[in-house]
Amino acid sequence: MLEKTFDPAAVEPRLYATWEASGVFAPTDDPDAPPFAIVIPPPNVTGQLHIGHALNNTLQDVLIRYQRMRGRAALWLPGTDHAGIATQMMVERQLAEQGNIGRRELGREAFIEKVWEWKGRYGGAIVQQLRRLGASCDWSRERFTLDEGLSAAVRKVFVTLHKQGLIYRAKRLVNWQPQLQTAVSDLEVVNLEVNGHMWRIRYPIEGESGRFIVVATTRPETMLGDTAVAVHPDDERYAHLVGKQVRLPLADRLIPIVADDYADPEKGTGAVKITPAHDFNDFRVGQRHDLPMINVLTPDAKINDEAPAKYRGMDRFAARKEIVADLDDLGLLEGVDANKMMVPYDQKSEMVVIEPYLTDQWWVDAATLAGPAIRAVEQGKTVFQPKAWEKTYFDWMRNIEPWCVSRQLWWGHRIPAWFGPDGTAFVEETEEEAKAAARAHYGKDEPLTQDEDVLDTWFSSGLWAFSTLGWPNDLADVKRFYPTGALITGFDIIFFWVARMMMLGIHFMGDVPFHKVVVNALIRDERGQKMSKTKGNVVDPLELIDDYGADAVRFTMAALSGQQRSISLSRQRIEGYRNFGTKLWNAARFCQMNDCVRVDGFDPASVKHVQNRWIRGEALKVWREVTDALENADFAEAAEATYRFVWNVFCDWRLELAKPVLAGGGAAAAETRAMTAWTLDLILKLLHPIMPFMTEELWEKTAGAGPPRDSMLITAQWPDLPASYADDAAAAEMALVIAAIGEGRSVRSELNVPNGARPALLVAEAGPRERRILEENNEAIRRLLGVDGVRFDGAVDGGAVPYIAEGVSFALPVAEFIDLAAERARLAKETARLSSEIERTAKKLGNPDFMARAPEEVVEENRERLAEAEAARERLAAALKRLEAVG
RNA sequence: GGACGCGUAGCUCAGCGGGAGAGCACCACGUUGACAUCGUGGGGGUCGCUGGUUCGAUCCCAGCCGCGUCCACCA
Repeated sequence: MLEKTFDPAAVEPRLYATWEASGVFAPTDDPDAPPFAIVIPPPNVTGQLHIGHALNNTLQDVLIRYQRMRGRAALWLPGTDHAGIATQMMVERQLAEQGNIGRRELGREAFIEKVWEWKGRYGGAIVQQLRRLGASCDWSRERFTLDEGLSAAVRKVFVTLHKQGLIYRAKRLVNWQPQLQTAVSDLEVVNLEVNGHMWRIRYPIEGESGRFIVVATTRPETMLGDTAVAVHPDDERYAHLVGKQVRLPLADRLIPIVADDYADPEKGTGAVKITPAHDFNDFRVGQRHDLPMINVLTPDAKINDEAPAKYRGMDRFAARKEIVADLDDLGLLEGVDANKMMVPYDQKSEMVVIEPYLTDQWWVDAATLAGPAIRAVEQGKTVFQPKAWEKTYFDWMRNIEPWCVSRQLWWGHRIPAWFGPDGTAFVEETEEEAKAAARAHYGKDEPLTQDEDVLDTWFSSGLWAFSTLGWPNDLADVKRFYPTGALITGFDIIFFWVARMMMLGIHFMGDVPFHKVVVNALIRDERGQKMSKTKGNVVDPLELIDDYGADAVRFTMAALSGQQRSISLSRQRIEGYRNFGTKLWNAARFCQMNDCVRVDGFDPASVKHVQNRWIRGEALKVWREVTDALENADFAEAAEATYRFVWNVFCDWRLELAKPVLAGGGAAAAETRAMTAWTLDLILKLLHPIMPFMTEELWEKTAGAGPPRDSMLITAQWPDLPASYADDAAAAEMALVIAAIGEGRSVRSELNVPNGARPALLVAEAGPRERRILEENNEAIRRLLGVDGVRFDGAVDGGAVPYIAEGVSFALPVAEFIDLAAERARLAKETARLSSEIERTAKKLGNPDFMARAPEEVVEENRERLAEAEAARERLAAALKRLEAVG
C-alpha cells in the first residue's frame, strides 16, 4: 500500500542515483535513433543554482526527457564556464581574506594554480545542484571551457579567424575597467543615470588676450588630454575662430580650433573640447583631423606623467576636484550646472566607472561574421521562440561593432600570439609553429614572447555548441549531434552568447548551431520585483526543493514558463502544484486500493463499457495536447493540459464514476479496473518529463502488480495512441450523465465508496430539482454507472433518500433541502439571462447584413445557440413551475 | 533619442474578429470517505481611454494615458 503522501526528500536522491548509475542519461547507441541534442548554457563554475537556472534547466530537462522517451538519441550535454572575470575576482578576494599575498606578487603561474585549486575544491557546486533538480544530463560528457579539448578549439578558431583576416590587433579606445585593469566589451558596460555636473570652462584664445572660447564638460580631468576644440562648420558664432589656437589651461599647450560636424551648435556652448584618447566621439574627430592622442591616465585611472606634475598620481576623481578648483582660481571657470547624465559602469559590479582608454587589443570583425548569422534567421534555419526576439537579434546584429576579445586577465584562454623583437605578431596554435613562422619571417630564430592577455570568456562560450562535441579533434559526435535541436536560454544572453554561437557556429561548421532558440523570461518575486540580494527577495530554488520537492518546483517552472516577459513567483503557487502532485499520488493510491492493476495484453480498443470508452477518448485528447505542446516547446501548455486531465477529468469524474461500477463487480468492474490502470500508466508517462520523480516512483510502486515492467519510466516509450480511441458516442453519453449529476448539488465528491462499507451514493442535498433530474436521467445513469437498476425511493426521515439498485444501495442523506426561495431566484435570473440571449441571437439572425456576410458556420452556430437557449428556457420555466408547486 | 512589449476578475495571467476564461484569494455549504485536505456552489470584469474600420471589436488600425525592458547618446 502506498503511503498517504509522497516523500520527495527520501525518494528523489534515491531515484536520481539509480538513473545516473544505470547510464540512461547517455544517448542510446542505437544507430537508427534520430539524434536530438541540447547543450546547456554553461553556468559559471563559481555559480550557485539560482531561480533562473531552475527555470532554464527544468525546461531543458523536460524537453530532453520527452525526446528520450520518443526514442531519440537524446543528449543533454552539461558543463561549466570558467567565467574569467568572475572567477579571478573571487579567488583574488579569497586570497585577500586569507591574508595571502595578492595576485601580482604571487605571479601568473602560481596564481593560476591557485584558481585551479579553488575550482577543484569549490567549483562545480552547481552541477550537484542541477542533480537535485533532476537534470538528466549526460555527466560522462561534462565539459569545462578550459578543458584541453575546448582550449584546442579556441586556439584553432582564433588562429583560423586571424589567418582569414577576421581577427586583428589594433590600438583603439576600449571600455577600460580600471579596478581590474582590463578591457571589457560594450556588453559588459551598463549606463546608469547619475546626478552629475556640467562645468563650463574658458579656454583662452592664443594671441587675443582676454578672449575665450567656452567649452562644457562633465569630466573636467580629461581636459589634460585635449588636443583640439571643435565647432560646427556652419556655426557663425565661431566661424572666425576656426584655424586659430587656444592655450589649454593648466596643461599650457597650444591646441587648434577645428570645424567638425560633430560639434552640435544646440548643445552646451556649441564648442566642444576634443580628447581623442578618452572619449569615443572625440576619438573619431581626432582621426578626421589627424590630432594627437594624449592619454593622461594610468591603467588604474590615476593621472599619468603626460599631465602637469601637480596632478600626477592623483585619482581621476580627486584630480577632477583639484582641476575645477584650480580653474576657478584662474578665473577660467565660467560656471557649473547640475546635470543628470548617464555614466558607464562596470556591468558586474555597477560600482566602477568605465573609462574609455587607448590600448592595443585583439578584435573580431563581427560585422562580417554577422551577415550569414542574420540570413540564417531570416531564412528560418534558426527560429526564436517567442518570435519577437528575432527583431532584437536583428537590430543588434545589423549594427554590430567590432568585438574586443582580449582581456588583461590571467584566468582564461591565453591568446595564441607570440611577438618578435620588433613587435610582429605570430598567431599560431602552438609555440613551435609560431617559432617556425618567425624563422620564416626573420630568416633566423628570434626570441618570442607570448601575448600576456587572455580571451573574453564569451569567445570560448561561442564555440560551445561544437567544441563540447569534440571539435576539432574528434568529429564523431559533431557529425551525429550538430546542429543541436534547441537552445533554451534567458534573453539576457542573446547578445553575449546566442549571437556569438550563431556567428561562430555557421562560420566553422557551415550550419547553424541550433534550429530553435527558446527564450525564457526573467523570474521576479510575487510582487513583480526583480530579485536582488540587496532587496533580500531572492528565492533560493534549493530551499524550494527542500520545502516542496523537485517535482513541484519543476512543475511550477514549466507552468509559468509561458509568460513571456517576466514571471512572478510565489510560494503559494508552488504549493498549489505540490498539491497537484499529492492529488495524483492519492489517485494512484485509490487505484491500488481498488485493485486497478494492469492486465497483460489489455487493449483499450476493446473496451465496452461507456465509461471506459469515454476515458479512452479523453486520454487521446490529453495525449495529443501534451505531445503537441512538447513538440512546440510549449511547456506551460503541456503542464496545464496534464493538470486539467489528472484533476478535472481523471480524479473528479473518472474515479468518482468508477466507484459504483467497481463496487458492482463482474465484467464491467474488471474492465474498469484494467482501463483505470492503463489510464494511470498513460498519465505517468505524459507527466514524467515534468515530474520525473513522483512518476518514476509510482511506476516502480505499481510494477509489482500486473505484468512486469520492462524498464524504468525514464526510458519507457512515449505512447502513440490511435485516432480510433476517440469515441464521440461515449463522450456524448458521458456528457449527459455528468450534466445530470453535476446539476445536483454536492454530488460529485459524494460518489465515494468507504472502505469496508456498503457502496453508497451520497447526495448531501437533494431538492426537488435534483430528484427530478435524477429521475429523468434514471435510465442513462443506470447504464452509465453500470448497475442493473436504480430506483428512487423518496425522502427518509427528512435525511436520507436511498437509491436501491441490485446489490448496490445509494443513500442520499439530505442535510438540508435547498432553500426554495434562493433556488427560485436563481432560476428566475437564469431565465432572464436566457431571454436576453434569445432576443440578441434572434435579432442577429434577423439582420440581413449578418445573414449576407457572416460565414455559414457562424450563422449555423447562432441558430444552434438560439435553439438551445429556447429549449433551456422552456426547461427552466417548467422547473420553476414545479418548484412553485412544491413551495 | 530609437526600438520592443504590456495594461482583461482582488492577485498572477491565458484568450485576440462571432456573446469573456483559468489558477490563487474571497464567501457559503459539506467532508470518519484515495486526497499534507478535498468537494460543490457563489460573488466579482463598460477586457486602460478616445476615435476609426466592420453586419459585429477585448481582439484589427490611429491617437492618447500609464507601466516595463533593451539599445544609443548626452560635449
